[in-house]
Amino acid sequence: MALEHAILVSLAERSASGYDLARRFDASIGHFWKASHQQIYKVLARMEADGWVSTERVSQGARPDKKVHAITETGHAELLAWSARPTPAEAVRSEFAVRIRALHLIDRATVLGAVRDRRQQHEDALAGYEASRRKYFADPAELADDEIGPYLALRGGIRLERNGIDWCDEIIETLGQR
Amino acid sequence: MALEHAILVSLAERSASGYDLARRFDASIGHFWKASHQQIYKVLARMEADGWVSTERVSQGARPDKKVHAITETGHAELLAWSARPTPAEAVRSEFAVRIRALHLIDRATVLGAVRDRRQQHEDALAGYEASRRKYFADPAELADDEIGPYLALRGGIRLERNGIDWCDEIIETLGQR
DNA sequence: TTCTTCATGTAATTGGTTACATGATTAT
DNA sequence: ATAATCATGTAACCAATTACATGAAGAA
Repeated sequence: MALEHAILVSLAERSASGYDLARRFDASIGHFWKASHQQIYKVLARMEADGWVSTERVSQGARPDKKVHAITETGHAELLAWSARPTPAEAVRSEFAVRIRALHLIDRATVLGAVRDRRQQHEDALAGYEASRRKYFADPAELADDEIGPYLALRGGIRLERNGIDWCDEIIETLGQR
Repeated sequence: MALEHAILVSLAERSASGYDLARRFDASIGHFWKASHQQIYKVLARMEADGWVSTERVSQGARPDKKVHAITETGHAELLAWSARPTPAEAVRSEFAVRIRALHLIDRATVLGAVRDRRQQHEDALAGYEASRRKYFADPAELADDEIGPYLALRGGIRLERNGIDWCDEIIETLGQR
């Protein structure tokens, strides 16, 4: 009950094929919501059946046809209804945190390796976010109305990665002292 | 392929019934991994079949019998094997972030309400973590070997909630300026 | 008398992953 | 030659949620 809405948000910004959406979910939107192409196609079919999106088949000569999906009136209404519902608590599932909690049960060096790996992943993700920020939001004081959301979401991503790096550093430092 | 391991970690600390585990997953471990009792009973049955845990039925007079589960040698071996496998990237699914990204599509006041709610949730969770820290880790310089993991995990929780609060504040402030 | 705690589950459904499938075009 | 990109899906399976079920003890 939420991939639907992430897709609606993405289609409200710009109509797209399932393939396009899958790429978006690998990039921008995907920072907050991951989805595979198989899943997207399945959900898209249901959304079409529910009348949330309309579908237009576009032939492109050589390349395979694509189905371009656009959000409908009904889809917009659903977006509003969704936004008015209370945000459910998020399912927390951090295998990394479970490993940290299990520190004394497993090999110290192995854990340290995992922490360093994860620190690097955060570092990479952060670099990507920072690049987006420089590219799309050079001057945060001058944001158009429809840019505030994406900007604040990006800020959330940046904060999350920095926070992850800091935690990794604390773990490495604490373990280094013993 | 991971609730199993969270359960193993919990049972390695202390043997427990499914009911006990469900309560732990509502408290300590549950900060990093949520699980319902139905799910726990199901997984526990599979773990018993795989020989990861042993089960002893304990009658308690008036109260219903309970099945106390303990980690086995095989279970410990599996924990070690699991810890040596690379940590898979975590599935990110933040409905809150999707809502923030969709800011311009939905009602401003509604979003602000959701942000304030969420800030309060973070505040409450933080208060709980801080209480645990004071209660169990009064002096972080004097940690026993088997306390470092739980302590560092708790620190991760504290950082996460603080970070969430800061992000909410940034959102509220940015929206207040327009 | 109603609610909460203790204690265990089954059944149905939804959501998501993994594996498999096809086929042309363009870049290395 | 080989791999990647474009474009769409089906099928099987696993994980997780929701709803339903039972029953006694003790607290409000």
